[in-house]
Amino acid sequence: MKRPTIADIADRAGVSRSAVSFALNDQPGVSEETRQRVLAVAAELGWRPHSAARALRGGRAGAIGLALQRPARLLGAEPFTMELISGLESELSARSCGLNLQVVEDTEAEIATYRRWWAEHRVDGVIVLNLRDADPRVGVLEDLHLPAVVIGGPAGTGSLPSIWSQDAAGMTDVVEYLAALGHRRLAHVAGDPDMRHIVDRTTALHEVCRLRGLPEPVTVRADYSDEDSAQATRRLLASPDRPTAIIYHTDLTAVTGLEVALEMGLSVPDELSLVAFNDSRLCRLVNPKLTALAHDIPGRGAQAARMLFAAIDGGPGADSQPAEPYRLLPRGSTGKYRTR
Amino acid sequence: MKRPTIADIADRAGVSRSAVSFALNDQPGVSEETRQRVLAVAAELGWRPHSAARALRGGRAGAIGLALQRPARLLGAEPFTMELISGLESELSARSCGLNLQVVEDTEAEIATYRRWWAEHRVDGVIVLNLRDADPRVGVLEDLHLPAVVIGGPAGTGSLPSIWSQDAAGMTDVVEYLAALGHRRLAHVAGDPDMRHIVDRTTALHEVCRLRGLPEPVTVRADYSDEDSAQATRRLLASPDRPTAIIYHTDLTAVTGLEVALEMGLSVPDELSLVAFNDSRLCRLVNPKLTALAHDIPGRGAQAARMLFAAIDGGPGADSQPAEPYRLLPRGSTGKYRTR
DNA sequence: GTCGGCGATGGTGGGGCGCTTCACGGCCGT
DNA sequence: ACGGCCGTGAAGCGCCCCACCATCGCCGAC
Repeated sequence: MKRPTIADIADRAGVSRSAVSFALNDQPGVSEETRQRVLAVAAELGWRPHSAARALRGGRAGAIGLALQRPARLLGAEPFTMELISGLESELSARSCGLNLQVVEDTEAEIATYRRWWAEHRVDGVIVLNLRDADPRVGVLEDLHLPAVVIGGPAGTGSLPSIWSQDAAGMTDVVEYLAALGHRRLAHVAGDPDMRHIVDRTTALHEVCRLRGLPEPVTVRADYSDEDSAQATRRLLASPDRPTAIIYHTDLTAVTGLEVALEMGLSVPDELSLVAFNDSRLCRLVNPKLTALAHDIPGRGAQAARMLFAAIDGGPGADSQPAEPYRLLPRGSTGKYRTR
Repeated sequence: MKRPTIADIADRAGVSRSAVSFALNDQPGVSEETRQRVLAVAAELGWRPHSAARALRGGRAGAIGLALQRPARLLGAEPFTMELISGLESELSARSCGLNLQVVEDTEAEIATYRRWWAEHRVDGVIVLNLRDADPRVGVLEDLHLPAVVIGGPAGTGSLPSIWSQDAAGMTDVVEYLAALGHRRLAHVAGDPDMRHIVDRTTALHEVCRLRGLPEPVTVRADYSDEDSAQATRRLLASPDRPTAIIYHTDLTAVTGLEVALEMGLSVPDELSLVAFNDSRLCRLVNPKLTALAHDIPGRGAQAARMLFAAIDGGPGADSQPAEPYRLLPRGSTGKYRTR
C-alpha cells in the first residue's frame, strides 16, 4: 500500500500540484469548484500530509515534548503523570498534534533531550514539570527559544510562561483545618526540598504555624520510594513528642505513611491525623480514606497545552496564570486528637 | 540561535555537502582524515540531523507509536501503563528513537490513529496492547504493513509478532495454590470478557477446577471503575454460598475488592482469600498485603521494543515469544479458610 | 462604439527546506 | 592505460509558496 502524495491528487484531479496545495490549505488561488474537486479526490485517496515534508518545509513538527524525570522503578506508581498526559492529550488531539514522551534519568539528561529535540526539530515546544530552585532547564530553554510552559512557579520560571498551583494557599488551608481540629504539633514528609512547590508549601507551613502560635513544624525528608517514605513516618512517630498530624506531599507517601501508622498500632484519626497533597484514587482505596488536597490535574494539563500552543503561535494567551486552587477534601484520616 | 545544517559544516570544513554526509554516516567515499575533520566541525557546531529531512528522504520516522485506549478518568490509576512505557524507553533511548503517545477513546479511534500515523509517516511501528477476540486492529495493521508488536496472544495476532504472558499457566498456579489451602468455591472478577488474556485465564480457571473436581467457578464482570469493581465484589459476597476465594484480574480491582470485604466485616484471609493479577506497589500498600501474580512489566516493554525494532528492520528476532511466566507471591490476603 | 490598459481571478512552474545517494570525474599508483 | 580512492554535482523525497502567466471583465479615452 502506497501513501498518496499531492502529485497523485493533482494527476487525478487534472490540476497542478500547486493548485492542490492551495485547495488543501484553504489558500486563495483556486476556484471554489476546483477546491471541492480536489478535496473530494484527496478524501477518496485518503491523503494526509507527510508530517516530515511539512516539518522540513519550515512548518511545525506537529508534536510537543514531555520529558519525565524519574527513576524507572517509581514510574507508574504515581497517578499524577498519566492524569496530566490525559489532560494534555485532550487538547493535542483537537489540534492533531502529537505527544513525544521521553523518560530521563536526571536533569542533565532532560536538558540533553531538549537540545536534541530542538536540534532535530522533533517538537514545537515542551512542558516542563517539577520546577526546582534555580532550575537550569529554564535558561537552556530560553537560549534555545524553544517554546515551553512550566507547570510550577510562578517564581523562577524566567521568561517562560507557567501555570502554578497555589501551593501556599493549599498548605494554609490544611494548617487552618488541622488547627481547628485542635492539632498543634504538625509535621510534614517532604520530597526533594529543591522542588519549588515543596519550598512554597514549607514556607507557608512555617508561616501559618508562626501566626497561629503553633510550635515549629517538623520536616522529614523522604524520596518517593516505599522504604524511604515508610522510614520517614516511622521516625516521626517514634519521637517522644510525636506530631499529632502529618502532612504528606504526595498521595503515595501518605498512603505508605498510613500503613506505617496502623502497623505501629496508632489509631487514625484518633491519635494521628494524616493529610495528602494530590488526591487520587489511592486516597480512597485505603482505610480510613485519606483527607486530601485535590486539584484537577487533567484540567491543568489541558490548560498547559493551550498555553503552549499560544506560546508556539507567538500570540497572546501565553501568560503565566494560576491553576485552579486546591480543594481540601476531609475524609476519615483526619479528626480531633483524642488520647485514649 | 540557528540550527546548523550540513551545508554549514561543509563550508566550515571546506568540503562538499556530500562528503559531509558520507563522513557523518560512516559511509565510504571520504578519507579518514577528512572524516575526522568533518566530525570535529560537526561536534563544534553541535550539529544534529534534522529528523524531518531524514524522514522525508525515505528513512525512518525515528519514533514508534503507542495508542492508549482508555477513558481519561481511569488513566493514571493503573500502574501497568507507565511501567510498560519505562521499559519501552530503556530500549528506545538506546537507539535514540522517540515514543509517540496518543490517548484514544475506543478501538475505532485507535485504528484511525494508526492510519494517521501511517499516512503521515509519524511512526515506524507500533505497540498494540490489550488484544481482543477477533481484534480488528490486527487486520488494519497488516494491510498498512505497519510494523507492530502485540502484547498479548499468542492466538489471534495474525501475522503480527506477539509477546504473550502465560496467562493460563498463571491462573493454573493460582488455583492449585488456593486448592492446596482448602478453597473450593472460587470466583473471579473479570474486566472486559473480550480481552484475550481474560479469555485465556477464564478458560484455564474452569479447566483446572474441573480437573480438581472443584465446583464451577463464578464469574462477575466489572469495568475498571471504583464503583463497578466494588459492586462486583459486594454481589459475590452477598451470595448465600459465597466464594471463599476471589481472583481479580488487575491489582486495582483487587484492592477495591479488599476494601469492600473488610467493610462488610469479613476477615481476610480467614473468611476470604484474595489474589490479584498484576502485582504492583498498590498490593503492598493495603492491609493485609495482597497475594499477587507478578511479572516484570518494564522487562516486557523492553522486549517488545526489541522485537519491534527487529520487525522494522525486517530482520530476524521478530518472532512471537512468551514473556517470562508469572510469579505467584503469597502475601497476607490468602490463607486457609476458617469459619470462626 | 471600439479599443487599449488594468486589475482581479484562477491556475502553473519551479525553487528550496536538509538530507541521502547515485553517477561521474579527477588523480594517483602500478 | 586502467582500476581504486576521494571527492563533487545534482537529483529528489513531499510540501509550500513566490513569481509568473493567461484570461476576462470593466472602464475611460479616442
